[in-house]
Amino acid sequence: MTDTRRDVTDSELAVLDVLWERPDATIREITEAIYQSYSPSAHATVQKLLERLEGKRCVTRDRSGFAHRFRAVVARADLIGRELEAVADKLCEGSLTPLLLHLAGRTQLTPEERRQLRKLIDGNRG
Amino acid sequence: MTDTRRDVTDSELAVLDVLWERPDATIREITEAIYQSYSPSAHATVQKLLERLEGKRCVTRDRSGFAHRFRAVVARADLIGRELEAVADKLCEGSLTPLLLHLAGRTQLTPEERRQLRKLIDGNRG
DNA sequence: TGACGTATCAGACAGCTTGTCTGATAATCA
DNA sequence: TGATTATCAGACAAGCTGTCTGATACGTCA
Repeated sequence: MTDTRRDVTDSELAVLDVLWERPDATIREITEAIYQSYSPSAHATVQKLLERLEGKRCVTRDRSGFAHRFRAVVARADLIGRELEAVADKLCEGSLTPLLLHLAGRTQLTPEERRQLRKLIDGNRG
Repeated sequence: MTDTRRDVTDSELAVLDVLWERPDATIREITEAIYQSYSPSAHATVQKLLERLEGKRCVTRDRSGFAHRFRAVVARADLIGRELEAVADKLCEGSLTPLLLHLAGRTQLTPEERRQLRKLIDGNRG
C-alpha cells in the first residue's frame, strides 16, 4: 500500500544512504554495504525494507534484469522537508515560520552560513 | 519508566494543549475539555496519557489533594526544539544548520518576520 | 457509622509498526 | 539437469498507542 504520510524509519534510511551513494544497486549489493557480510536472512530483510520504501514512494525498482535494481527517488533534502512539515503540522498548525525563527535563535552560524542565510531571506520576499 | 527520548504522540499533545491553557487541571477537567462529554473510560484514557507524559518528563503531578492536579513542565517551544533535534540527528548528523537553511529557502515571510529573523541572526554571532 | 460518589491504580487488550526470518517458487547458467 | 541465486508471500516477536475494565482508597453527608 502506498503511504507517503508515514515517515522513513532508521533502517529504511540506511538503505536510502546506500542508494544515494550507489544508484541502481541490487539487493545483494545493498545488503553487503549495510551488514558487513552477506546472508540470506539479511537479504530478505533488505528486500522487505525496499518493498516498504517503494510503498512510501522513496524508491523505484527496475525489474528488467534477473536481479532487480533499485534507485532512490527522493533526495535527503526531500526527507528533511517532509519531516519539517510533519513537525509543523503537529506543533505549529502547519506553519514553517515558527520553526525557522526557533532555529535562527539557537543555531551557531559561521560567517559564510550567515551570508548564505541572508541571501535566502532576501531572495524570498513575498 | 522515564524516557525523554520517545516523542510526544498526538493524543498526549491534546492533553498538553489543555494544560498549557489551564494549568493545575484535574483529570476530570482535562477529560471534559478533550472529549465533549465525560465518561469513566475517557477518564481512564486521559489518566494513562498523563502517566506516560509524566514518564517523558512533560508533566508534573500535585498529589496533595484528593484529585491530583497536573501541570505541563515543557512549553510548546521545547517540543519544537526536541523534534527539530530529532530530525537533525536522523538526517543531518545532529547539525541544525541544514534545517535552518532549508527552511529559509522555502518559507514565505512577512516583512515583520523577516526583520525579526535578521535580528536573531545578528544576535547569534559566534 | 454507612452509603454513595469520585479518585487512583494496575493491568488487560487489540491494532499498528518495525525489523527479522523461513519456505516456496522462478529464473539463470555451467 | 542441477546448482545457484533471485523474488515473493507471509509468519513472527517486540514495542508503541489508545482504550477500557475491575479493584481499591478517599471524602462527604444523611
